[in-house]
This record gives sequence, structure tokens and C-alpha cells, in this order.
Amino acid sequence: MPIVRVALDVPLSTLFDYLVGAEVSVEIGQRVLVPFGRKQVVGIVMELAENSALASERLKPVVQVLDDVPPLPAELLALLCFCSDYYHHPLGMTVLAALPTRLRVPEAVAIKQETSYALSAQGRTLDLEQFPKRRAVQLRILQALQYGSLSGMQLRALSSSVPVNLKALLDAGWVETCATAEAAPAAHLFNETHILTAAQQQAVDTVAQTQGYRCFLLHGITGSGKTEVYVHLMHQVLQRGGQVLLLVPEINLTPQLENYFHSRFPDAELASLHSGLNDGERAKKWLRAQSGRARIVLGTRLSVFAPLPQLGLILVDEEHDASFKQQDGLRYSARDVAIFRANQRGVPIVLGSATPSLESYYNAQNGRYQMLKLSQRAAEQAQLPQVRCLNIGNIPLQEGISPAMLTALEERLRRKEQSLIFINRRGYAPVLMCTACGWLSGCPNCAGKLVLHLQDRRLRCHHCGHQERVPHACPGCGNTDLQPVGIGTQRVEEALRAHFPGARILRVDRDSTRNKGAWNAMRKQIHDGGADILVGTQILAKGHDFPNLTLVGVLNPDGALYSADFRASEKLFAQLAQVAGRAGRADKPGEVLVQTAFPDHPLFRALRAHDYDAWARTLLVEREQAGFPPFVFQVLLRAEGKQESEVHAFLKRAREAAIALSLPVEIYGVVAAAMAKRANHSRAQLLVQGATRKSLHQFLRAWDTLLNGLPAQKLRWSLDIDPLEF
DNA sequence: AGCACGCCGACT
DNA sequence: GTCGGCGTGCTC
Repeated sequence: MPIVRVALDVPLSTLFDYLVGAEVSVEIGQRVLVPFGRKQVVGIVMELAENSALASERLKPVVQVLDDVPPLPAELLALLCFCSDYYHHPLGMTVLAALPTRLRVPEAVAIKQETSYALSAQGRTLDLEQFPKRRAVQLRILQALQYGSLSGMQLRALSSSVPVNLKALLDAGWVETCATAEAAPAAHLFNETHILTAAQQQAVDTVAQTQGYRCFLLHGITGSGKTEVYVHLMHQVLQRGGQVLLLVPEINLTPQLENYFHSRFPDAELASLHSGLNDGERAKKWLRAQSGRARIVLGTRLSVFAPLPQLGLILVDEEHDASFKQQDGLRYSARDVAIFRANQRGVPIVLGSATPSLESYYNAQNGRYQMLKLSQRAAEQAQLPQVRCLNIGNIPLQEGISPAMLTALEERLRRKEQSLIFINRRGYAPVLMCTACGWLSGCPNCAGKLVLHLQDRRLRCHHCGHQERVPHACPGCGNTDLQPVGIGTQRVEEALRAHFPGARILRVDRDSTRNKGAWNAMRKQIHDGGADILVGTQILAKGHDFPNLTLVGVLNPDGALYSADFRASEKLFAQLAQVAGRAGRADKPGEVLVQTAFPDHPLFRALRAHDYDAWARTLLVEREQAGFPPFVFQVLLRAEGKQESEVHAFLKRAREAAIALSLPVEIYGVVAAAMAKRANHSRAQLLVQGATRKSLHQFLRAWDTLLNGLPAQKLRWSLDIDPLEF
């Protein structure tokens, strides 16, 4: 009897063999329901075979072949096998994690045939110029349908009030329902809104002339029009009938991007895969990608595993962004997997960034990637903001704010322009301290400190979620004089309110944007001029342009300059360059003021000169001297458990096993993790470096086997290949 | 990971 | 006498 080897969602690296009846047709990549232990689970057929290494009486038959969706393409399975192997994660878990939840359960995947809508004969006679402008949503629907029929799902992407307006149009007889058009999903329409600059055109031409795989690094400063390059490249691929995969960081901007690309490619079906989707929507869009109907797939890191039979181009926007790396389970880098996928598929890939990761920059320098540069802002009148450092070495600060910063803010208030104060720390103060005994508000479960949130008078741990009331007196000595130390967004907000009583101040951080829709509402408020000073974290650095914003103030970035994390300063530059890009985008020149005690640090020199290349060169020299990536390749063995001693004992054994292999790698000592205790679990790690990827992976193959043989009760461990965080 | 089996302590 | 603690081992 024929046998299938099935991948199951269990932490074992093996496949499981099952019998299938000779009369049953089953293909590689198909979902099957199989008995496993005392349960039935869904697996993916990875191989067909004639016999098994297992005694035949131990084999059980497949319960059911789930053939309601097409099998996963072999190319995708090969990609998943590669990931499982490269990241040392069990194959079954890797394969099943790549599937939408709906496909991981035995229920049949109900694919509702969605109604489509088209202009009626009467609707086609409408003159949209004459259509009442205040019925804006109806007008947008009519405009969208000019190009042909669209599904309800596509129309709903236009606005939240589509349902009621669509009903009005149906009642008026201008729009009618039609069966989903199954015609070839042409995508020829292209709203060419911009004339490309010479640099943009050259970038487009270079990529377009590529045959087969090639990795490009599109290095373009903020406002240089990287998106326009993406759009033109997409257009060329769509015209040929190809699919485009666009990976974006985890930002809640996906709906805006979706609208944008839809406006540029009105008849190209777009599937966006982001965290806001429910299981049904996700499965539906995934299947649209698999069938080839979705021509543009836009999504966060997991989308790199979407099945794309016509894939012709991959774009990775903001390629330096750390959110492309998954920090648990399959610890993959979607950017690196995307590069592998482009290579496997034989298509070009473009990594875009204003501040490329040092790895990508280095690869562009040494010829593995091809550099494409956009050095000018696309809108001619828009100038780069002037960046200045405020030396706060020996200047008294008022709640972390220097007098010069206050003066600059005052000037913007007078000119009725917006300012942004960037401080990467939410809460009121990062720690509470006793003035008598020096007690600090530590978290009972973690190695970190409790952050003071004055709004609700609570101390909160940002690592484990622990929170408690602010104590009236020091738990150590009973002294009642407890002082907040350091500054967070709330404290800056409070200080600015006191200093500028008339100003409208808006705080934008994870706390103030927690409620659904809050951030969208704030963005609108900012855009409509409903705020004078924005105080915020990271979250403000990304996202939309605020045309009236002319001042960006950065409060205390110095911590990252001399951090133990060798990537901290790389991240800081990217962050500051990004937030600096918020200033002065339209006709008004922008100014960026950075409060620092180290104005001569190469990071700030480069930032002032808008010279990423100079900064990257500095970093490369540093990294080469220190023997850090991208000059070496790393793997981090992480372990955590309730007993610190057991965690360390395990890592010590792992280290001895590594040494015993006597392979050409550098094995470091066992050290506590940056956050040595988190949620009552002690965490430690062991770093191993190799001079080449090959030598490191040869070592890893042998080491992984040994690790699996080590006793590891009561603790969890994992390998992090190419780690970003330590 | 689940979920069994299995062998030792305090309870109706 | 049982209920239940989590150590060990298996899942085709």
C-alpha cells in the first residue's frame, strides 16, 4: 500500500508515515487529516513513498485527504524545508506555521463566492464631473468601478461607509451586482501620476533589465520617492502577468498602503495580509494569492511564505526594520527568506531603505547586491531639514528639556507651525527612587525596573505586565520622599503643558494609542492642524507626513551610543534619520534639534551632514575591528527556566559539547541575557561565531544533534540564527 | 507540544 | 484505602 510522509505541527524534526488506499488520489502539498496519538490532526503531505522504515503494523491510515483547496506548490514546500533546516526549527512546525489558521484545522475551508459589483448601463452614462462632490464615498465607488467590476471586499477597502453608500448606488440603479468575473485577472491600468526623476528612472531601468535573480539595495533618503520606484517596477511585472510581493514592517499603515496601491493599479487585485485580519479573511486572501488572482500581495513578515505561482518581483520596504525578524518559534528573518525565495524563483528583489542595515550595505559594497541610489528629494522645493545638536553637557535641563529647545518650540508656536518632541521612553519616568536609601522600583518578576505611570498612579513593568500602586513610602526604609528618575513621554507632556499653557499638546505613544482607532483619530487631528506640539515615541517616526511640522526635537538619545548592544547605535541612527525626515516636507524648511552630551560623536556628525554613507563606513570599520557582523556569522543559544542554576548548567554542558566538536568556530562564555530575569524566568545565553556562513552551519548541524541529547528538564532553549537582539 | 503511564504523599 | 503531584516517554 502506498505511503505518505506527513508534516505535523509537533516539535519533532521527523515526518510521520501513513498508509493511503491505492484508490485514493493524494498529491504532495495536500492537506490530510491523520490520527496522531489519540487525536486527529491536519498535516501536509511532504513525500510519497512505497515503503516505510517503520513496521507496517505500526502505520495508521490517513483519515481523509482534504482536497477543498489546491495542494501547496512544491516551490513553497522547498522554501519551508530550507527555512526549517537553516533556522533549525522542526519541519512540521515550520510548514504548519506558514499556513493560515483556517487551513490548519480539519473543517472544510468554506470559500464564499463573493458578489461583485459593476456599473449598470445607466451608471456608465453618468458624468462623474457633475456628480455631487459631497457624496464623496459614492463618487469614489463609481470611479473605482470605471475600470471594471470589483468584489465587495475590494470596494470595502475604499472607506468604512461603503456598505450604506453602495446600497444607495444600487437603489439608484447606477450599480448592479454581477457574478465574480473569472476572466484573466488583467492588470494593465496604471495611474502614472509622477514623472520620474533621472535617478528614479535609472533605478527602474536597472531592475527592469535584470534577467533572473538579482538583489538590489535601493538606498534613498526620506522623500526621495522610493515608493514611486516600487510602483513603476510593479507596473512592469503586472503588465507581464506576474505577481508582486511587497513586504512591509509591522506598522499599522497597511490599510493606507492598500488604498494607495489600489489607486495606482485600479484593476489589479491586491491582497494585504496584516495582523488586523480575522482567520476567514486571512485564509481568503491567502487563497487569492495561491490562485494567482491577487496580483499584488502586501504584507508583514509572514507573507514571505504566501504561495505565489506567478511571482515576478519581491520588494522589501524599510529592509533594515527589526520587525522582519521573528523573535520566537521559527526565528526567521523575512528579509533574508525573501532573498532566498527570489533566488530560488529566479526573480529580482529590491530592498529599500533610507538607512540600510549594515549587513545589506556591506553586501552592496562587496558586490553581492547591486546598489541603487536616490540622493535627491523628489519634490524639488522640499529641502532636507537642518540638523543641529544642542550640547547639554553642562546645561541645566527642565524635565529633560533644554532652554534652547523651549525657545525653538516657542518660535513654532508663534509661527503656528507644528513641533514634534521625540523621546523613546513611554510612561512618566523610567524608575522611582528613594532619596534616603537609594531604593529603586524593581519588578518582582523581572530584572528590569518598574516604570512610573503618573496618569493612573501606577508602577508598571514593560516586560512582564506586572503593575502595582505607587507606594506612599519607600518599601525599604519607610521614607516618604520618593522621586521619579529620568524622563518619559508623560513627564515631557506635563512639563510642556506647564510651560506652554496655551499650546495644544498631543502625546502619541503605545499608551495613548492603545484603543482601537485612537491612533488614526490622532493622525487626522495632527493632519488637520489640531495639535501644536506632539510628544511621542517610535510610533511617530514612521507613518504619514505632517505638512505643517517644521521642528523635530530629540531628547535623550545618548544611551544608545555606548550601549552593550553593538547594534544600538545603528538602530539609533536609523531612528533619528527617520524621525528627522518628518520635519519640513512641504514648502517649509524643517529643523531638527538633538540634545546630546556628545555632539562630536560620528553618529551626530553624519546625521547633521545627512551622510548615511559616512556613518556606515564608520560602523563597518568598528565592526571589522571588533569582529562583529557583517564580518562574522553568529548563532545564539538561548535558555530560560525557573532555576537560574539549571539554566546555566544546561548552557555549560552545551558549551562543552560545542568545544568537543573542535570545529573552526569561536565559542564565547555563558552569560546572562540582557534582561536576566523575565516573568520569573532566568535567562542566559551562549554565543558562537563563525568566519563564514558555511563553517558556522557545519558546526550547527553537529551541535544541534548534541543539544537535543542534553538533559533539559524544566527549561526551554532555542537556537537563534543571525540574532538581532541579545 | 499534548497526553498518557507511573510511582510516592496527604485526605474524604 | 484513593486523589493527585509532575518525572518519563511516545506519537507514524
